[in-house]
Amino acid sequence: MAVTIKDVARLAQVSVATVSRVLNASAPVREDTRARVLAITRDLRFSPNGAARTLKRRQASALGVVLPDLYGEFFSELLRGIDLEAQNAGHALLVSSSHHDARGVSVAVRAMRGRVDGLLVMAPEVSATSLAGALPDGLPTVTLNTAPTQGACASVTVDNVGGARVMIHHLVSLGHRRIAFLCGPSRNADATARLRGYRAAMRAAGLPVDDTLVLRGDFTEQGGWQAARRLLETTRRRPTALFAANDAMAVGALLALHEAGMNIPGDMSVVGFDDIPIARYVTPSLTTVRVAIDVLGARAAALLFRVLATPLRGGDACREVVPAELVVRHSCGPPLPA
Amino acid sequence: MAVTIKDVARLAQVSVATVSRVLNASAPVREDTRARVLAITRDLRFSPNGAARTLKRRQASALGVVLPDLYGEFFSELLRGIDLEAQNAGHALLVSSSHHDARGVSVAVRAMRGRVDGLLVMAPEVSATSLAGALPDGLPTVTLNTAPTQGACASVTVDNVGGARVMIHHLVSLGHRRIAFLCGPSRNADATARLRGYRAAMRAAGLPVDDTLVLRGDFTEQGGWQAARRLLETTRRRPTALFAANDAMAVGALLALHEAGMNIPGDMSVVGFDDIPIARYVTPSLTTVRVAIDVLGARAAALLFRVLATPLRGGDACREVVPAELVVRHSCGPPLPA
DNA sequence: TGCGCCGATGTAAACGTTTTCACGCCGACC
DNA sequence: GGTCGGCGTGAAAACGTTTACATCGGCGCA
Repeated sequence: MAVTIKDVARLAQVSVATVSRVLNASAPVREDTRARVLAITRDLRFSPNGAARTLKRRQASALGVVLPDLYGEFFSELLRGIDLEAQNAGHALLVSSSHHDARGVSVAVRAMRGRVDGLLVMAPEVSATSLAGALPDGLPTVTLNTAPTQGACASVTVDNVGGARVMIHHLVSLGHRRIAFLCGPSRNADATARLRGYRAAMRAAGLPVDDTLVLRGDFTEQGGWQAARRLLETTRRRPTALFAANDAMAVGALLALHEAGMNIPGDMSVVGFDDIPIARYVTPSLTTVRVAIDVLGARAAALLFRVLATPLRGGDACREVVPAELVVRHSCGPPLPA
Repeated sequence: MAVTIKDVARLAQVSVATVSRVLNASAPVREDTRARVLAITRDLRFSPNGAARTLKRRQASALGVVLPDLYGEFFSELLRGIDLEAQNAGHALLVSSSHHDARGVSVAVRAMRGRVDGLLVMAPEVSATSLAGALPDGLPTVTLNTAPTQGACASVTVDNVGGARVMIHHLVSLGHRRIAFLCGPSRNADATARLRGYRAAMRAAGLPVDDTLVLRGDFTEQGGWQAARRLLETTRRRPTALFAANDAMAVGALLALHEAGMNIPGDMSVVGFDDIPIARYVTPSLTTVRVAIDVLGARAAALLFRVLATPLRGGDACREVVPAELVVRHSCGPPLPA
């Protein structure tokens, strides 16, 4: 059916070995035979079968990417960063999404065995131990934004704690004392790290961490909206600032507060985390913590290539952190004088 | 190194054939041997080598996705739609991006040969003929949003012409007569189709198509900003409405007009095309034409699977169109009385 | 009792490459 | 003038599966 290296060899009147040598430049070939082979290759529009090549070479020139989801700007940015690095190294990307639990990750990963050289796994909602169980033995893996895994496993994470800290600093420097925090899903590693950062920074600033100011959320705009409503209804002494664990929730909160007739930032400051593109366009534009998601992806891929080149010895879990920086826009200002 | 089916066979004291039969349920196996094989498989954490499997089975259980880029929400939505269908069918996705010209597409496609069962190609900036030259012979392919290809090649496109028409209808029904159009890149198939739709709808409404009202653009926010500036500077009789060929440009134009002190939609209506998420958040929120991008991806994948199941006979180029619908928000209103 | 069939298994040949090994040829070197 | 080494080439053995074919025991049926 499809044209193989044998067809080329037959027509060029050489052996398959010679064709292979020509195509891979893996050994010297006489110029005229080389030309003949190339001509036939073009005529037949031959291109080598990837599976066979992978099988023999024991190298797939592809990276596996396992994601929990593909929804929203976050993943497209992440993929773009990964793709950039991969393409540089001449590797393709085998992506698989919608794997929220360890089982799902496990299935995806098994399906990739033998077709990729390494794995990039993002599973913020899977615990480190069950993730370790789902990952294959032989395949170099870099995890993204997951809780620290024991064992020799490289990983890249966002500096969530640092990002939360710098945001709290900013709010405190503006004069805020009562700062509410809107959490993400409790099993999400990013969400918990941001909450940790909030708590630590508040304490460092000498401010009490009032648990009634820590609101439940789920990383969705809808959830942010609801949380803001609850905040307005139930709290007696209102906070002067609301720090949402991600931008989507901050946007939802902005909407809810706006609907309730509040003036942002006059009546309350609202800030987020991530710096998704929408953050620039809402009114008022959202002060937030910028995470260069494409850089996160690129760094992870680069790290994976490094591990691929020189496998890391047992024990030394290689860990990289990408920085998060404050982006000041118009959704926060000094609190009203009491 | 890695554990193979032979290791499993040896430890389970059966032949590799039996192991294969157990794992694929391809032939009856006695219950006790079956259990033994499964136990060893689990113990060794064996999973079959994808490359070898693909090679022998002549089916990769993967789809190739070739994209011009990965930038922005558009591609993440598209991928999500594709992934949904693919996952349903138990297929993985091999993606490759940043292929703007025919050569790039050709390289990407050759690299996929033998590792995918079919191809989803999006290359709006590549002409139909050179695309046809870049595509392989044997591999079933569905093109997305590309100019009609001759030859038996399935494709899915957005109803750009219809979308432009309904938008013009809407503007005309509000009372607009002088409607400017902000073009996309001239080699982009979507962009030219939208321009065609604009022209046709204007004519159908009995309005003159004034070429000074057709502005050059490039699908970027920056480009939309510049075009709006030019519009303000050079045109004598201003249009009462500006129809941008995509939302990114509409947002840029909105910004420029706002900076120039204009009131939208009071002084001029601005509308876009695509309905990217940001469209809801700009002020005023953007009236636009909604394209269900995830549906586009899903339909393309579904079509590819259909072709895979029953290859289409020569000649009958299978073509699908996904609808585009008007979304009315706040960026357009009736024109000021002259 | 013998024939044929079916169920359970093993053997070995594919699948399309890459790569090792061997071979013949030529020029160079002692 | 013979050995040596390198260059160009072909034959064949992998790579890890799946699967066609063969084998063998047991069962139903004439």
